Amino acid sequence: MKLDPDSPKDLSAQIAAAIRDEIVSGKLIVDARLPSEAELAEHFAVSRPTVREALKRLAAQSLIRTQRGATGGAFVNRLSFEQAYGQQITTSTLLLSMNAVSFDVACEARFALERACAPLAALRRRPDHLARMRLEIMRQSNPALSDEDFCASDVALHRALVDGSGNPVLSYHLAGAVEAMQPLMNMITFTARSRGAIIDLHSRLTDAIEAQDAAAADAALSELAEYTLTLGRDVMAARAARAQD
Amino acid sequence: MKLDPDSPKDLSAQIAAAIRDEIVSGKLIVDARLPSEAELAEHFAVSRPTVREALKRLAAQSLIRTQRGATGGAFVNRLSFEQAYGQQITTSTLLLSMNAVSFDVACEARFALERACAPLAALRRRPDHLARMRLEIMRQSNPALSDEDFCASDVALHRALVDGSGNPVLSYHLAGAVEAMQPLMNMITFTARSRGAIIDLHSRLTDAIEAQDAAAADAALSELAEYTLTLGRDVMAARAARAQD
DNA sequence: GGGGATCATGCTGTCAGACCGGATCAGAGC
DNA sequence: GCTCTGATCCGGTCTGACAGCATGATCCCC
Repeated sequence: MKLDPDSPKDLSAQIAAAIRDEIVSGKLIVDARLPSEAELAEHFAVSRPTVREALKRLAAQSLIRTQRGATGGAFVNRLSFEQAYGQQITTSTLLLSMNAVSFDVACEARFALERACAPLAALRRRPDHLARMRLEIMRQSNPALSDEDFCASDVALHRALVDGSGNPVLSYHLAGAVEAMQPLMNMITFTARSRGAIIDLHSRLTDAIEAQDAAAADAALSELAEYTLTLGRDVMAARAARAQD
Repeated sequence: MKLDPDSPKDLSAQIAAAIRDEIVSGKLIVDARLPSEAELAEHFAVSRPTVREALKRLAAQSLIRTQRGATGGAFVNRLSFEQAYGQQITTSTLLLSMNAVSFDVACEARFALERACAPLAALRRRPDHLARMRLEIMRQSNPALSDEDFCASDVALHRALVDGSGNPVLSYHLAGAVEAMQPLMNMITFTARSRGAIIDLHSRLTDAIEAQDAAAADAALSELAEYTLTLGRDVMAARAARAQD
């Protein structure tokens, strides 16, 4: 736990990195209490506000939590799947929106990942996963649904599929990929006809998962990917045409 | 940009959330300059240290960067793929190590994801991807290589495969999954025999990718997944036996 | 002696004010 | 017209302080 005074980085960044290393390397175990801010300040030979800034950095990544009171302090946080989801989703969303990722590329990535877990979902899906999927299909059939809500329901259906794989690690990685796509998907306006086609494919997909037919599920996802790509390209083309006017 | 004085959360957390929302929603565009710390402090009616803690939280997520000097300040950062990689890898690694994720589950997730991008890699691989894969295979053939280095080379080979898909979004998601597995993989001791088997499968995989034969690549990955699982189970069994003594 | 109310303690959360050093730019001097 | 210098802005850091909260020991009353 030393820091380099000649480093170009902030002191608080260096301190944060030092503590993060301790956590990642396992020297600081889950629920362990870090020294108090005053002790850390003395140890690193900096002032307390500097230590605090470092701790806030770690708190932003959910690596630690703080508690007030006599037995309070900073504790190494057990990173829950939910927290990890949340962080991954914001990171992925920003990455997509800030780097001019094309609809095609994002779409391809999303469906490639989903197809990876379809066979597992077909194998292990439980009744509640099927129920969630059917519920979303029902929701999507409501013509009064706004485009945003239709999209959200689409994401929910796909998350149910992903969760059906029964592998939390897989769910975690795919949740980020699927949710991060939502802003891009929101650019699409769903006509009644395209909604019908999507719902059809969703139904086929759900049926295949229920029947534990991995090949059929893959086929449905494949078609859905193709169709979504077409929709996206239409939107882009229309936009380009408008821009030319 | 308002904050709730009755919220149980820290002021700095609230301020950070408020600014983050502005960024995610697109109100603050990339490279836009935030108000100076003093102005933010006045706007939110808090002190400057509190504002600073909030900014450090955002900096920890690479959402902003700061610059000193007259025209300095906090700027909305363009989140690069590299930064996103880095964050995702630490998050994924901690998630796996802190939640007692079994080797089987992590392994299954990893290979499921990799198989998702194998067909794309077979389609689009460039000579440099193949060269990277061959280089790692050569490295792995050196018997003097430590288990850690063998693992690292394994990861490098798989990253080359993933990059071969030519889809940066896919690369981003899979990089996290593959790299996060490394600590778990490091628990395995690779005997000369198991190394030989793995190198064989790596060669078959690379050959299949070079020949643009997606089915063969999938088969090789499938076998590799199976074999890795076996290795992991042997390690666990040996460990359990030792623990019983 | 036991139980409950109360206070001391130690910690984080927040604040005010201040100095330092880096970066920029306008204006003085050549 | 160019260079150099100082003013100025702004983030990085420090000092010192107070408030709020949770714990735990203490004390008082029954």
